Amino acid sequence: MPLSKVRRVSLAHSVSSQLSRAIVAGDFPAGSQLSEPSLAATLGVSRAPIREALIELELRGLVEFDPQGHTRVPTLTPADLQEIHAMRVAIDPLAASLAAEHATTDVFAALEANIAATKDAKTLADVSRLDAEFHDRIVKSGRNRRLMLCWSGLRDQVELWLTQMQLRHQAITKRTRQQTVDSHYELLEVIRSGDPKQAATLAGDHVAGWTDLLPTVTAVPNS
Amino acid sequence: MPLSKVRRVSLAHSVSSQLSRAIVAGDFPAGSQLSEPSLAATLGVSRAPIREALIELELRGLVEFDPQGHTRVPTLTPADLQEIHAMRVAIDPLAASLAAEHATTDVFAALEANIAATKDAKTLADVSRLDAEFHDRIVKSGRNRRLMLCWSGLRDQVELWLTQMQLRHQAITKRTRQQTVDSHYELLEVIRSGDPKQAATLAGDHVAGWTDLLPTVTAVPNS
DNA sequence: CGATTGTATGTTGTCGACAGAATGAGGCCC
DNA sequence: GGGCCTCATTCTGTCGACAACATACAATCG
Repeated sequence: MPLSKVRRVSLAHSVSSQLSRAIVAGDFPAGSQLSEPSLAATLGVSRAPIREALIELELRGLVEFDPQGHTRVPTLTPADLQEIHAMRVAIDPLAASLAAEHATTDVFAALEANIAATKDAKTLADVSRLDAEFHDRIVKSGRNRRLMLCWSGLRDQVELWLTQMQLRHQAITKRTRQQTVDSHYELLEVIRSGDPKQAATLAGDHVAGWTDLLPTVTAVPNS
Repeated sequence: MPLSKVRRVSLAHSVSSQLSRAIVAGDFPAGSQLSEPSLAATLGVSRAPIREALIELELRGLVEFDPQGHTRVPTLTPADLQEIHAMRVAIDPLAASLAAEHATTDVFAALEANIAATKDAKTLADVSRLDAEFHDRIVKSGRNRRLMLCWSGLRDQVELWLTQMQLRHQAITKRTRQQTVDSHYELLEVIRSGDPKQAATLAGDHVAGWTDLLPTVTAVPNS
């Protein structure tokens, strides 16, 4: 049996990933303070790794720092979502065009599997997770580290927003699900065709298409 | 005299800004290790603020972490510059369109002053600094914090790249300078006109126009 | 002489501790 | 009873110290 490389994972990284999952999952109510001593006690580490993780999370937009230095879970406003959406309209076309240039067959297979899974999605949480994974694959296949960094931050913030709006457990309408499946399939095919320009424009239309959906969602916070 | 707000600046923030300036200025050769003890001794602080600053700089792309955890100044390759350029092609149109929507008269004044100063630029360092300030104003006027964060990271990395290519002290040709002045003026006018779409397309053409310039520059590292 | 082992140094990751500031409770004076 | 002052608590920002790990070098053994 070939020995696999032993990689030591720093506590700061563990804390970072664990905290980001917890925040996105809604374990901390929006606006709540995350005090370093309590986090340290909960996670069983000292404050140093906690602080380093919090700095990383702040730059990813999952926490924010008070003027007094207190760490809080940001309460995402409609304005925030508009910012995120505008960024995605700018970035998704780039991701799609890069994918059209660089994607290999295994990427296509993964995307197809993702679309197939999306057809069985029941809740908004399901479809949102699958949608995130779908675009994750596309962005990663583009092999642009700056793009990946930017995208992952936006993705996490969208997930956080979904949680804060309490939309995760909402059942998804057949129409919305079919819409995502269709547009994802279109996107896959244009990426597979290998035409960057066409992929970019289609991706742009795809994201921009959500523009009229978002206000209606924000207008119905919890029903 | 109205008392200005006393702002407590954390050491970590001071270290961060000071280090980023030093790195961008080329005080550390590309690929050199930044050991925390020596930085701490040099700056007269303990390692804790150093570490926190380094984490921030890593996410901004000004340093990178070895597999062994050592902090090093990244050696930007042509591939890195292509990544950055691709991101700017995606992002600058958004910045311009947002500016066209939100910019106020004082922004226009600042941009005009910047263009005027650019006409007197002597070296590539001058024109690059003024260009960065120009786009800084535009991005800031768009009032999108995510965009601002993304842009500032790219900007710093471009500055670092200029330093590493030893292009800062190179005299600028009249033609290049005039080209920058012209395109900046065009951009200012279309933003002032308030048409987001037109501003976006012009900004996109503007950045994309540098595509054929970059290879020629990279082909002539130090002459 | 080459390979291997032991060692010595430098660096990172983590911890516990302390000072300063902010916040809130409780008592005191008017 | 209301406003103000004092005090206790809690948190952040920072520091110094220690262990684990990696690296380079010297010494040892075949």
